[in-house]
Amino acid sequence: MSPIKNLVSHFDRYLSLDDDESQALTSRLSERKIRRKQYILQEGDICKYFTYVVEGCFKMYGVDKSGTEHNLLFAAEDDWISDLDSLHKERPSKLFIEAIEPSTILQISKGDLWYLYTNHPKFNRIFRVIIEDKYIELQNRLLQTFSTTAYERYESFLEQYPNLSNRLPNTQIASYLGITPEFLSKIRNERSGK
Amino acid sequence: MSPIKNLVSHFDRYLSLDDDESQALTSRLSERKIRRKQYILQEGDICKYFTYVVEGCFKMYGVDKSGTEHNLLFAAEDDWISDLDSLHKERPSKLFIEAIEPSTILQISKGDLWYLYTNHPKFNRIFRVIIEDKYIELQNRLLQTFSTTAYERYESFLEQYPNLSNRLPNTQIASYLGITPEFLSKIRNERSGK
DNA sequence: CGCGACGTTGATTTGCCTCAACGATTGTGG
DNA sequence: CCACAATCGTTGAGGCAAATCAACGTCGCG
Repeated sequence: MSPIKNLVSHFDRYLSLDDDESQALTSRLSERKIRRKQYILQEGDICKYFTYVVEGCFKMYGVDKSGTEHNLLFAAEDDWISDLDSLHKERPSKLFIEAIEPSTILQISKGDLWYLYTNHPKFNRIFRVIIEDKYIELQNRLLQTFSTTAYERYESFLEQYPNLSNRLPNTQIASYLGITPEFLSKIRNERSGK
Repeated sequence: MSPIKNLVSHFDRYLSLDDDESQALTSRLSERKIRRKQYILQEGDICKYFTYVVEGCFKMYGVDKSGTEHNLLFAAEDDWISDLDSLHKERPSKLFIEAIEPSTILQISKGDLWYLYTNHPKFNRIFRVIIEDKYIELQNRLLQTFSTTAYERYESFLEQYPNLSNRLPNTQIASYLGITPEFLSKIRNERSGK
């Protein structure tokens, strides 16, 4: 099956596309294969694409002044990833997006996305809902960061993303939870004693 | 000037509304005056409105199991506030929204908002952009929380929201930064020595 | 006036970090 | 396909940022 089919059926779950819309979308997508450890965005670059992950897995992270990476999110199959800040405001990104696994993606450029928003209004509605869902997720995560211990956040991560937790190295999970790998190891040790 | 004018000109900054759209919107808004310390959403309730703040200031927060409040965000004049999670999925909210100052708001119900989304597609585009901006803000805040000290976050809050920092009590700012009021007081003391 | 929210300070504790060391696993270039 | 390097996971000693708890003075408000 063509990867593009994945995306059209992804959209159909929100709002079904007619032939015209479907055509407008697919003609503007470009497919790419990405190797492990390859970047699709680096700090300082201006983000040019909204990316849909067909297969594989990515992380988006920032690097602090002491050189430590902080994972903002992961995106695996059937998910979206982009630095919206850089994409919208056309300014240098503060983030990296890097493949954790060999991956296949579909990308749409900012210009083409704007074309869709203007000429096929339905895409506004679909992306509005997609972003709203991501906003909710992020807000819950921030609340959790403020109100629970690292131990609890780890348990909750395992529950919420079983399918990420068993394919990611613990160092990456630690970074996502906002703790060091060493401390996650201690949490895991404590947990296994139960 | 009628408060509704504020909102129409708020929208005009994104995308200008024609008479029909403007009429569809204004006929669905209800204006309310809210007293200080009054709630417009309480934990356990289902959030029914998207709220635009005309005048005044609100906080949205969650309460952890030890009873401590954690501020997720503030909304002052010309800003939006709602628990999207509860509003969309129609499930009991985990959050409170409370007025910090006597306020005037405009509210639109979920049903009316859906009506606008369906019958006046332009609103999808406007709200998509509004939510995208809020998503970006939240993501930057999460990254900051992971990568900087409380001292730095406080400085950055003062810079970014001068107009909130001089009208909010420090206890509320501390909660927003994810620290205790006592520790914020120590930061302020250290800062004034410079 | 009196009460509750606020801001501050100090003593003590704690959750998590830093640094260092080590074995196990993985991946990759020759 | 093997050998070596890099990444990964773990453990331990020591340190630090921020929390906790308690006390106290101030202020605004009903």
